Amino acid sequence: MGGRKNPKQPLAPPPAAYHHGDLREALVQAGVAILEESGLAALTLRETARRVGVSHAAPYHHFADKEALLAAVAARGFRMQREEMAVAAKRVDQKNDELQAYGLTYAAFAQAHPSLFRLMYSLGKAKVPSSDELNQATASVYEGILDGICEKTGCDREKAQSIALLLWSSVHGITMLWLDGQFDGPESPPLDALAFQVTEALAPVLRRQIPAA
Amino acid sequence: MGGRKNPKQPLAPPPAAYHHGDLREALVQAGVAILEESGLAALTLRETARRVGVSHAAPYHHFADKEALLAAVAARGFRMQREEMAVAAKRVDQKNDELQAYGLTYAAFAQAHPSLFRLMYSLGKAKVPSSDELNQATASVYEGILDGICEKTGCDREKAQSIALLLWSSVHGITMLWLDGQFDGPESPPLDALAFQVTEALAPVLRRQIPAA
DNA sequence: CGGCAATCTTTACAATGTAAAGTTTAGACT
DNA sequence: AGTCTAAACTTTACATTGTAAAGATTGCCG
Repeated sequence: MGGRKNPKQPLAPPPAAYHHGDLREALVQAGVAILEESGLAALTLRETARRVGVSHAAPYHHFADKEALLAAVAARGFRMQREEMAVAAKRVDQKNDELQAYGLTYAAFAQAHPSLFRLMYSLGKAKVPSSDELNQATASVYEGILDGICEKTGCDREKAQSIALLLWSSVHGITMLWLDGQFDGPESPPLDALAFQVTEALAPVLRRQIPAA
Repeated sequence: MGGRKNPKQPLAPPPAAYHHGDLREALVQAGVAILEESGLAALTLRETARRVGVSHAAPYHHFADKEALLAAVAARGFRMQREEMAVAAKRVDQKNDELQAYGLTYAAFAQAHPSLFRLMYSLGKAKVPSSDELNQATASVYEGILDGICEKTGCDREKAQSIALLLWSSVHGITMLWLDGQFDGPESPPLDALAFQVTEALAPVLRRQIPAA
């Protein structure tokens, strides 16, 4: 035990050699995982590095700073939401309004990934000007809704924009307020119910703007 | 110069003696000021202490931890918003719908105090269970809206609740999305315009629920 | 096979939140 | 008055974080 350790042969299993397969991707995934498990406060640069088994300075070779990592995680979140919404759009429950289905899916995603959702929308689109990834991902959700509305209702872009704005803000608002515990109390209604109520009340307005539905 | 210093007479002007008049209040005010000037990231325990001229550990005699201070600042924000909304409710522009006026005032407050607003609603109502101050302040804004609706439209509490929910979520949503830079781009519409558009589109629904207006 | 650039590690530093122990003050009780 | 006590505040200390700088290791290209 007295000899000095052999530098050529590390004792413990060196997690994955020097060059990680794709550290950037691993960090983003770890970031999402931490977020889901322990919330935003636990999502620290050093903790993510720890998770993937690299030194705490390693991330700096893939992200300019912490915010850049957060932006990448947020972008991943947007992609996830976009996919879920696209899936939901295809199997619209005929009993429900298509627009309502969008809203409910939106809320459901937020409920399933609260911390991720909050990060996504609290990061600020223009906060990270260099990160085109985020900017593009951000727009994609809204664009998806817009495209869906255009396609399903067949109205022009301008009308669709107006509809989408109202729908989006209502659902986003109710979701945020719910996430922030604004409805906690003796009643504590589930988010589903609230989102349903809001989109239901909204239905006449939305339909009134659609020329032939 | 060789003598030891006289303990009874501190050399520099001891900023304000030992016992601050009302340190707690001073800290909250400083917190709001920092928030408005430099944003949430700059709102640190030590910085607030520095601002009021006390040691960095002094706040712990008035707040359990940083979150407690933030909660107090948020509560102050809620009180501010509540007052602004109450004032706005009294001088409703007759050309506008009363409900719309509420929405626009809500958005205007957020635009005037972006960081404070975000803190208020991102802190979570139940996050600080001990802080009754926050819980009470939180409810007060919504209750104010509700009372206003009841009074102005004369409909029962349940209907009013439904109206308030739709109005609140829409305006809160559009405000949050705007604050988070979701509309930044070549167009970049001002929040006023967006809030107006949303509340305008909402008007028919809201009126439809009012029995005799 | 030599060297270079990218990747990763080590070391270091300032700032933060928080705990523990000391110091000063205001006011209550003889 | 004078003394005691608890609250308000300070000092010191420590772990954790983000970040910078410099060194080590690797794959690859000639």
